[in-house]
Amino acid sequence: MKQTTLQDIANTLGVSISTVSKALKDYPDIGIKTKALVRELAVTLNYTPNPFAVNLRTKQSKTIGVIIPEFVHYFFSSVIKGIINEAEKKGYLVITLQSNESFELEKRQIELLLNKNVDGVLISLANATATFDHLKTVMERGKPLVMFDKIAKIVNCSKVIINDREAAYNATKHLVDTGCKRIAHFRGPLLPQNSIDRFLGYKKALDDHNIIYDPSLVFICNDMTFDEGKMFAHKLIENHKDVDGVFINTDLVAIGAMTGFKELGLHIPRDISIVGFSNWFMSSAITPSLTTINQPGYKMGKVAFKRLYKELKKQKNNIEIIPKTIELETTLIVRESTKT
Amino acid sequence: MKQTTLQDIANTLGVSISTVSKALKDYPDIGIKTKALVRELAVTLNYTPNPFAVNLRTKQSKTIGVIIPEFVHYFFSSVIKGIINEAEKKGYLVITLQSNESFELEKRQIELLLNKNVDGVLISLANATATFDHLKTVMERGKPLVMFDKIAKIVNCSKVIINDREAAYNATKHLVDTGCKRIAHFRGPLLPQNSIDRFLGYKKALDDHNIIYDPSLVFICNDMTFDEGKMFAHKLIENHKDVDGVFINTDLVAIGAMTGFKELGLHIPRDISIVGFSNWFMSSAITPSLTTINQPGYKMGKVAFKRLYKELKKQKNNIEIIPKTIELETTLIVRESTKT
DNA sequence: GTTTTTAACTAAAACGTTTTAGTTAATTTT
DNA sequence: AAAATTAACTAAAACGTTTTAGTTAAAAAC
Repeated sequence: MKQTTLQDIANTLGVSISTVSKALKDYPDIGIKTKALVRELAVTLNYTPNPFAVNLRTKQSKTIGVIIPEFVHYFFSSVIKGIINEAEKKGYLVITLQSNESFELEKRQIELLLNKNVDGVLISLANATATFDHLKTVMERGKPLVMFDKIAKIVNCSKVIINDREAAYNATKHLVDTGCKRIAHFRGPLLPQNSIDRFLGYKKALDDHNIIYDPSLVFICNDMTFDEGKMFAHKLIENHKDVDGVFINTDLVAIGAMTGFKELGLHIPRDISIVGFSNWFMSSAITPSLTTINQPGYKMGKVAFKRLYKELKKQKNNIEIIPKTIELETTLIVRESTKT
Repeated sequence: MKQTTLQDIANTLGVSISTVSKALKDYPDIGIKTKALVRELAVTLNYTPNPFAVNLRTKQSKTIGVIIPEFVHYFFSSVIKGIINEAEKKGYLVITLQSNESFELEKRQIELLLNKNVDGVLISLANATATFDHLKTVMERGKPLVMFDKIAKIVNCSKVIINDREAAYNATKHLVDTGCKRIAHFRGPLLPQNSIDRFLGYKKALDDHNIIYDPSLVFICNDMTFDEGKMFAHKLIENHKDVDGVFINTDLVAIGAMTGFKELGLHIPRDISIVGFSNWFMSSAITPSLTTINQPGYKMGKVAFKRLYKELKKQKNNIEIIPKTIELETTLIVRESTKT
């Protein structure tokens, strides 16, 4: 029941604690026979270092904190999976916390992580977050901070993102390229930069292809739900029978919209083409399958941790950390909801 | 940058470390003016106890570990959310790990958590897990262990489950009650007890209602995907045109199956009724909406943590822990995929 | 006015590790 | 054979907290 300590090994072997510690860490000033003896006994006694003592002494816990807006979410859980997998490879464990899209909660979670003395923090911001002192506190405390997906450009830390604007541009361009003339857009709420960027990408694509931007073709989804997609599909067609393409902020809403369009007797993609965003796993399953932008969640998690790890190393070796923004590739996945 | 310590406060105030420590913890043997002074300074200096030192001294970290088979999964991420939310209320943080349905990985994750010295462990077993020494190790190390959803009856620890058999019975009974005579079943793989239990519940319901069990109406899903559901829908109808109801192990597969049946020109529920399992959020969104069993993931997470917390308390007070199995209510949610 | 009690504080050990600065004894150098 | 070097080990501090067992001085009791 009681865990073996260095003391225990030292006592049975009649050597000092330092000798045991050094033997286990392969210091050069310990004799080979002693090393062998110590290691053997360590194995027999099933010795594992007491992490609390190690933490105290080394001032690091090999633990990082992650804050995301929402756990039950395909994209974010993919990111988390990527983070955890990558962290494990490097001997780090991950404490996950959820901001629930609330600024107050996000601040609180940062507090918790800081009080826990995690070695570093990964965060994707809540929609409600507009000031960033809590993030600066993290850095002031000497903890590397990496933001991913929902970031704040103003904070001077490393970031892992996709180019939402460019991706949205390509999504919209695909609609144009496949013959759409009247292209609507279901956008996300006003706050996270991402939904603004996607909207801007949509607008730019119209512009570049001499299609006049018509604000009445843009709908704002606040809940980003299936039902919202369905509802806006109906609303759109009600007033604009001539619409022949829609670029939709996220796949779930897009699938809702497809259901809505089908209810109205429209054929996809003959009557109306749809492009989603995120490549949710259902997008390939439904009929017709959904053309969409692949948002690499798992990879983003991996890359974000890798970056944090690099900064952790640099910090340890007293090398200055220069924040870096890493942009991940997105790809347009053409399926059946758009014409060929 | 450097964190304030008790020492710092003691020095500026000209008192001892013990006095400061006790003042902050409101010990009765410290004068009120001293307490006030200490607290004030603690606030000004922004003192927070060094968790590493506290851990070492108190031998607990206020951290628990959670292992689940798969992160990117509606049910499991709901459970995790419940756990984390509840844990936070009680001042605990959560380290999450994924077994990826592999026994080897599960063992490894247990190792990691044990080496990290978490205060307790919550686990939902991998399908591949058939021996349980690694779980016994957890308890032998004096760490409370609570299993949820995918459990092993043989392990003598607390458990939080649903009654899969009863729920499946009710699901199947609903089909019988609404007039189905030939009822098929798409079951899960052979390994987790849950899929066996659901199958047994299905069988029992047939039995109790004088419907002869026909093994050729039961299909085994190994991947539990949308596509598998669609495929088995086709296979089923190919050989059994008289089937008028299907109880399906999980909603995702059920939705796949519904797509399959629709492709074959069958009307749901007129020609064939469907009942799913888990109440995935898409189940209410699709058309027709899916009748299903509500599997309360979020609540399961909350209850599982609450139980662990209770055991943590008991252990602290040297009260014997008597393992308890908590069964959560499931409800049949009747929607449009079954007749009224 | 001495003893007893109480209030308010402190010393120091303990938690288990890591690492610096030694200390021995044996070996090599001159 | 004395001096210098090396190999192998150890003592002890340090990390920052908690808590037990005191200590001191003032207040209460007789």
